[in-house]
Parts: sequence; structure tokens; C-alpha cells
Amino acid sequence: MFNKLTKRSENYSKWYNELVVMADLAETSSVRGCMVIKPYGYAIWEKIQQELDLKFKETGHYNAYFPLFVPKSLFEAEEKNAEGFAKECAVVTHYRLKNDEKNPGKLKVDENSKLDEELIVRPTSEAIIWRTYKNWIQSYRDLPILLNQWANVVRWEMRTRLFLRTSEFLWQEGHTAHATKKEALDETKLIVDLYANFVENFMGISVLSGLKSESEKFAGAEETYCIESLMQDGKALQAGTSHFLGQNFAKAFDVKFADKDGKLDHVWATSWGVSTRLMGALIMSHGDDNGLVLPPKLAPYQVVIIPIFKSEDELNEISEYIKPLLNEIRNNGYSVKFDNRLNFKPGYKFNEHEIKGVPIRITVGQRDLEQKTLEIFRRDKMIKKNINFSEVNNEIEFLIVDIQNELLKKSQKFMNDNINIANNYQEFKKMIEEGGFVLAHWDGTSESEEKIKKETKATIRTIPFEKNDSGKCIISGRKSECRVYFARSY
RNA sequence: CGGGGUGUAGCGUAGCCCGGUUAUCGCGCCGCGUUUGGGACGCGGAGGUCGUAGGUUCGAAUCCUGCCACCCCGACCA
Repeated sequence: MFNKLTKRSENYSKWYNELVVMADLAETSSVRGCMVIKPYGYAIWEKIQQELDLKFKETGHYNAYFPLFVPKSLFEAEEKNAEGFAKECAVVTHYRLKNDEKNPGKLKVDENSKLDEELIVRPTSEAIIWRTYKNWIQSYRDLPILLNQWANVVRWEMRTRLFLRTSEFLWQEGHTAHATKKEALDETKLIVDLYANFVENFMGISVLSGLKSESEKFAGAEETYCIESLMQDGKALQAGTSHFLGQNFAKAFDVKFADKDGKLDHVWATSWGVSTRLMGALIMSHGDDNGLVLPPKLAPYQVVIIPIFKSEDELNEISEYIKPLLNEIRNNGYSVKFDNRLNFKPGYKFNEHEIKGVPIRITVGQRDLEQKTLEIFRRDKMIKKNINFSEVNNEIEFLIVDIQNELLKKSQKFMNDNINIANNYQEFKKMIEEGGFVLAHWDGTSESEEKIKKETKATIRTIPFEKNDSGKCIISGRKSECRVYFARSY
């Protein structure tokens, strides 16, 4: 018997964890705080990778790969960056093991193999990359450098949660070098827009984009731009960041270039990334009580066909019946799975593919063979209908587009319905308690931000790029130039 | 790192308070048969150092101590 998924409304965390496991996306590993991404989950991640890669290349970026280990001396060069990550680093101190004489069959660290300089397992790669860029850059002709790397990083987090926060995670990190401040700022904005566009149009998740406050920005950045989305339990999730690093890293690693007039200046930098956390956003944005709901563009297979048969002869007949359909679907550029397993009943398969979020399900049985029909089902709305065999391609074509659009619309509506405007602190506290984003005036100081965080657990998720309204800070009463988005977050 | 909890088969569990043959039940797994339009059923079978190390005892899953791991709530964070 299949376990029933906990209802979202009963226990959101439990629902989330069960869904990840039952949909076969990932599981916790026996290794501290780490996760195993299973083939089905990884197939979704690959779709994310492919699409982002395409977008990066369209905007002139190239992929490269840099070392996993960062010598401590490099890591500490940019002080703020080092300080920000110091508390969550895995550190390599030795390079050899030996047999433990006291414990036959066991190994122990060979104290003679202690490294002169410790190696940090990258929590992010600015240091190692900027040390490398130093050798690559002499002239304005060497710029810009627009690189991205797909990699794993390690951050020793206290508490972990599948996809949202794990000790090791997969991501892409872009690191660019520019001759002018403006060019670097433009790049930072270009990428945050690219992320917002990707998350909305490919993943069907509505996002806000804007700036991070001083206390929330990336360690070592001048400015951090971000995209923030809203989960179904009313908490916000940071889904991607793009940082304007100014000349901080160029100064830390002494990276200078000669401009057209032969004058030396430090190089301007950006960095940006999205991680497997996007998978968490996907699950929490679209999932329902029946499991995962995948936008067609992200589904490892968009269509699953389930045969209903009483004997292997009947299965063979059905296989013949749908053979041209399988080919046509594939020729139209979609992926389809024919679930002809003998050891599961149809009901079991229906539920399995629902929990895995497959957008479209087609059921074919003896009845359909006689009447030249089939049953088609859409996962997002859980609606099924019978259609003529000849209509199926048009129907699939329609559903693929419609499901993708409907998921985004639903996500947009959910976010818009959950952005509240607070005019005083009383209102603010009440709205934060209810969940969602709260737009409120803030005086721009870290003290006010900290005070609000302490009292309400809400943080500034983002500051809009465009100033919207002026007024008085809800907590200090001082002048505010703009309403900013607050929320409780993951 | 603070506060609470849990560890029994691949997974979920009963037993523990009050020590006593061969450690309970369900799912899953293997075999055979019947089933198959919404999570099938019958019969047979395999699978366990009861987290770990020590202690108390004639006897420990059960009582005591240390250690380890995981989960939840804080602090920290993409």
C-alpha cells in the first residue's frame, strides 16, 4: 500500500519532505547534511541547466571550471567575503591516512601528512577565480571576461532541508570582469533580469526582483540584486542573486588593467548564481496534496501513456495502437513514457505519475481500441476527458502550452493576492503573522531592520529598483523614500 | 552551539514504565496462482549484531552510564 501524502495545510514541512521522497526526487544521505539527488530529480535539474546554459551563451558567456580547494591565504584575501563565510567552511588539513595499529582494519589520519597551509572546500569561488583572473588580465583588450561554472560547493550549515539548504549543493556561479563600473552594473542587472525571466517563463514561478539591504547582501559585494518568490505557506524564498562586486576583489587580488590611455585601474566585477534550491522553489510553488506538479518545460517527460490490459496479447494490441502516437509526440519535440510494466495495476501507475507531477497522462484500453478514442488527463487541474484518437496531437499541443501558462498565472495571482501594504507597525505585525509579503516604509537603516527582525522574524526580502512612494518608517517614524518588501523567509 | 525528542528487517512500527522461551504487526522484497478503466488478492518464503561501548543481573530490546547518529524548536544561512 502506498503511503498517503500529508496534506499541505496540516503540516507544510512534513508534506514537503514526503513529497520530495515519494516523487523520487531526492533523499537524505547518511553523510552529514548532504542529499542524494535521484535520477528523476536530476533530470529536472538537467532541464534547468540546459535552459540557463542556453541563455548564458546567448548573452556572451562561456563555461569554465575552477578548483574545488581554495588555499586559506587566498580565501582570506577579501576580508568581508572571508568573514561572511568563515563560520561554515569545511577545511582540509591532512592528505593521507594510515592503518591504525590499535584498531586492526581501521584507518586514522597520518599526522605526518599535515598540510602547511589548509585548503578550504569552496563555499563560493570568487577567491580562486580572481586569483586566476590576475594572470589573465593586463589590458582593456582582455576584458570583459564573462565566465560561468557549474559546480558543487560546501557550506557547513547547522540545520539542513532537502534542496533548500544542504551541506553540499549544486549550482552555477558566474564570475565576470569588466573595464568600467557601468558595464559591471549592467551585467549585474542583465543577469537578475535573466533569472527572473527564466524562473517565470520556464519554471512558472512568479518572482519579485530588486535590491538587498546592507545586512542581507552578499559578503564582499557592493550591491546584491535578487529574485524572491513566495511559497504556498506564505514564506519567501530567495531564488537567485546577482552581485555587483565593485573593485573589492580586484583590489584584494591586485588585478589591474591598462586602459586605452595606458592608465592602470582595478577591474570591476560581478558574480551571480542559482542553485538546486530552485528545485525546492518548484516543489513548494506548484505542489499540491496529490504531489508534484511540473510545468511542461521542466518535466523529464511531458506525457505518460498507461495501457489497461487483461493479458499480454491485449498489451501487444495497445502497443501497436499507440506506436504511431509515440513517434508523433517525439517528432513534435516532446518526451513520452509508455508505462507498460506488468507488475503494477493502472490505479497504482496513475497515482505514481501524479505524485511525480507528469503534466499529461494518456490512458488506453480495449474500449478505446474499439471506439478509436483515448483518455487524456492534465495534472495541474486534475481533469480527464475522452477524445478521438485523431485529436490527440492537437490536444497535447494545446495542453503543453496551456499548463505552462496556467501555472504561471496561478503563481502570479497567489503572489499578488499575498502582497499587503502596511501603513503602521500594528498593521505590519498582523500582516506578517498572516504570511506573504508586506510592503512598508523603512528608513534605510540597519538598526530599524534589525529591530523589526527581532520582533517579528520578518526581514527585508527586497528593495524595489524603482522608488514607489515616500513616507515614514513604520518603526522609527523617520523619513522613508520607498516602501520595501518584508516577509518571513526560508 | 543551547532546549526537547527518537534510534527495533529496505521503510513504517508494537514491545520498554513493571527484565523471563523462538522479538510484534503492516508495507516492500522473492516464488506460484488469480486479477488489471483509480493505490489488487490468496497461499508459501527470505530478511534482525533491538544505534554503539560498557555496567547491573541467573537472565537485558526492556534498568543504569558514556558515546554516536538522526529529527523538531532556536541561533546561522542560497
